[in-house]
Amino acid sequence: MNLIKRSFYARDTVQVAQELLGKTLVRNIDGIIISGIIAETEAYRYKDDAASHSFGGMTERNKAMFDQVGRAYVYFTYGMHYCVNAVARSPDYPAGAVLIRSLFPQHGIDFMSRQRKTRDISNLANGPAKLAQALDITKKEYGEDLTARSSSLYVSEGVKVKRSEIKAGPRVGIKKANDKLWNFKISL
DNA sequence: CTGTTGATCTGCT
DNA sequence: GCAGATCAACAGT
Repeated sequence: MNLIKRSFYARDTVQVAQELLGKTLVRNIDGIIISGIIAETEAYRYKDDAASHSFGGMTERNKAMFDQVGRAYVYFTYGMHYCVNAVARSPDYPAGAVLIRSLFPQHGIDFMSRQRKTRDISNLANGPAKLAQALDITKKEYGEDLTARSSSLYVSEGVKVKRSEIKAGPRVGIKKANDKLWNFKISL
């Protein structure tokens, strides 16, 4: 399985969000491989996007969105949930990230079942906080390099997705900038 | 320092 | 359909 190069992430956040669909998110925990096909993403940008964490400028929490592209931005929310983003933006753009919202489980389904305490495949990683729990992703993975096989979290090639298979819609669970159709998903 | 809100999910009604 | 979990940012005292 080929890794995705850093140049892939050095393009417009919205375009990267679309093209991440069908790619494989891989977690390596002491040699145990847990992976899934990315089935849903959302783009979050900067000053043109009031719903983005980076809208109000850089903070201790969101600084990864301003850092090198191709790295992971993990944040904690609602007191108990982690969510995973891939940092991606055009070279001339200050900040941006793609929220990974759902996975279709591939490898390590036993591990995910243990993490999630369910054997229902369709309920293992069908939400941003569920997927983080299923892959045991926490603040420790903040800033991980998604383009290196030596990382504990990285992205590689997956299945081919046709543009016509991608469905765009409004992003989930936000109250600002609802006019932007930056939620993208595929059905397998 | 205090109160409110949020890119969420679960469990119960 | 709604409460509960209870962290980080931010605006206001």
